[in-house]
Amino acid sequence: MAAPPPAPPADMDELLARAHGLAGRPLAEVAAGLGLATPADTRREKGWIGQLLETALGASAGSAALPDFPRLGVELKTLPVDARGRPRESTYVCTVPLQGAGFDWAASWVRRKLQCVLWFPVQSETGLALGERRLGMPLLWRPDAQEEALLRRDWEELMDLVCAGRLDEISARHGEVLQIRPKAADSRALTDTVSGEGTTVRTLPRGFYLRASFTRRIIERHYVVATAGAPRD
DNA sequence: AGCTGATCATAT
DNA sequence: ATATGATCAGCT
Repeated sequence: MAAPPPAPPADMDELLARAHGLAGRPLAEVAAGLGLATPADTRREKGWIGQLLETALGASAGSAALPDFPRLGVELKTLPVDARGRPRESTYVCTVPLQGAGFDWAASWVRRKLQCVLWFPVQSETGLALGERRLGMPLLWRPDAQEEALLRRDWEELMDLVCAGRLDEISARHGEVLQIRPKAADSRALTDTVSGEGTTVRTLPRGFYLRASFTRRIIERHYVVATAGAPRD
């Protein structure tokens, strides 16, 4: 039966306890517990799983530019995984700032967004009904020195091009772990940016994304530490 | 099969 | 149009 949506967790322990309590459960069960219907698929509701988990964990809803758990400084990210537990998709991080501004990794949105992430793997094999997909074991992650160095290198390389007005030269092929791809309603959406000549021009909005190969490394490396077991291959 | 470019929903 | 949440679908 439907219970009222939980209030925000008071502290990290409470958040992790709730998250661990959801591990292994099918999405339809989680949704039903909150009085929510499960759609047939995510084709027209791509963010449904993420929003379901926000509700289940007591994240502050809405579209405010804040972490999901502002008090705890934790960002929640669902991670669609295949039968082997490997990420099937890249992970959206944030919008690419296209209006000049600072060139400073330490103050960047990417770094802030990724400072502390609660990864929540979700079974995502095609053919497995949405409601029957089960949640995996959540992982609280902070980038280690090596991971941050990789992110920083890509970010600085990409933002160098953006700041030089060379956005049109960037494709999703740039960046070892962090890439820039369109992030818009469709290919006609436009926003302002600054050209190489310094004039304002219209362009497609872009977002930063983590490559699936990078999130795979994250969960494999850090689960090993967390469980003291070997990853399956 | 993996990756890139395009797209879907909702709230402000 | 911006933010939030992402996955779709076609090409290599």
